[in-house]
Amino acid sequence: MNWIKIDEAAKITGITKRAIRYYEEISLIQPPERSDGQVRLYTDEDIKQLKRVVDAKEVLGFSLQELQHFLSIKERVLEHKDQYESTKDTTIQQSELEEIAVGLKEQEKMLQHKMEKMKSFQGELKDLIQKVDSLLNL
Amino acid sequence: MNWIKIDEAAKITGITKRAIRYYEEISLIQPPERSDGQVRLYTDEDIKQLKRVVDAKEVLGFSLQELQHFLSIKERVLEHKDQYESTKDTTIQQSELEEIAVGLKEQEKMLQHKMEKMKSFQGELKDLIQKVDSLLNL
DNA sequence: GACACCTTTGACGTTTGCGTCATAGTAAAG
DNA sequence: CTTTACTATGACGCAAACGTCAAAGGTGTC
Repeated sequence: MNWIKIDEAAKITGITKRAIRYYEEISLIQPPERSDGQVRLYTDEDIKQLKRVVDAKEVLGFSLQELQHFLSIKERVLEHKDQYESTKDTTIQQSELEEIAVGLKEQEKMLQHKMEKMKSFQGELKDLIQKVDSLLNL
Repeated sequence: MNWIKIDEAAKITGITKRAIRYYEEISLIQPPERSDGQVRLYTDEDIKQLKRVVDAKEVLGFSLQELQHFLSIKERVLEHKDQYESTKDTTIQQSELEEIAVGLKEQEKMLQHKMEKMKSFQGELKDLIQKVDSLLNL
């Protein structure tokens, strides 16, 4: 395995060491392995997870709370699926699943809306760039 | 003209009165007209501007600071354009314009990047929705 | 094994983006 | 012209997301 320490993890993900520890503190990411001396050791998988959190935060504009919420939903859905496939014992309530479905669909709609607004804003940006460029080429 | 007071403005834009005053305080929006008794009176144009700020913040995930930056750039570009068209006297430095152009192009690239990440996240969301739906239709 | 350079935990500090009073003035209705 | 419902300004409060010490211990290397 390729273990790295927090400093390198920070450099790879582009966030600070403090932020990484903070994300662990609020259970946004799985606690990584530790050395005998309590030093955090990250695997490639840990780094991937971290990158996803960073993306979701910076790119999608999710708050850490929203992220936690989404991650827990995803986990529960996957858990439920496993449960069903292995034992046919549906322990998660139907009503709960329906609630989750509604929430997810809402999220997707919002995302669609965001992307459309982004496109129009991008158009505006391109316009402005055009103007500046034409001013430069006189 | 169709003047409205802050309460209606808040209802139309979907943000609070406090937020509107705050945006004015940090110069994110133009101060609206006032009545003799110092009461803020908003026009349709003011409302449009407010809506744009709200969009940029909530939809594009810009911080208010980033927004201020973008707005000031835009203003300066348009000012410069007017100047050029009216007097042919190019008072804004070439170098400054080039800097602005670079900044804008960077912004556009970042936006592009964001949109791509959003698409892939949307795919993930759709997957998850599929799974939940299939669990519901058993 | 001594040295320089990490890391950890804990705790307090800071910024952003408003919320929430309190106090005083304003607008419109009756 | 009084009442009732907004509004303005100022000031303090607050949660989120870290920043920034400080103190103590771990790690690699010469």
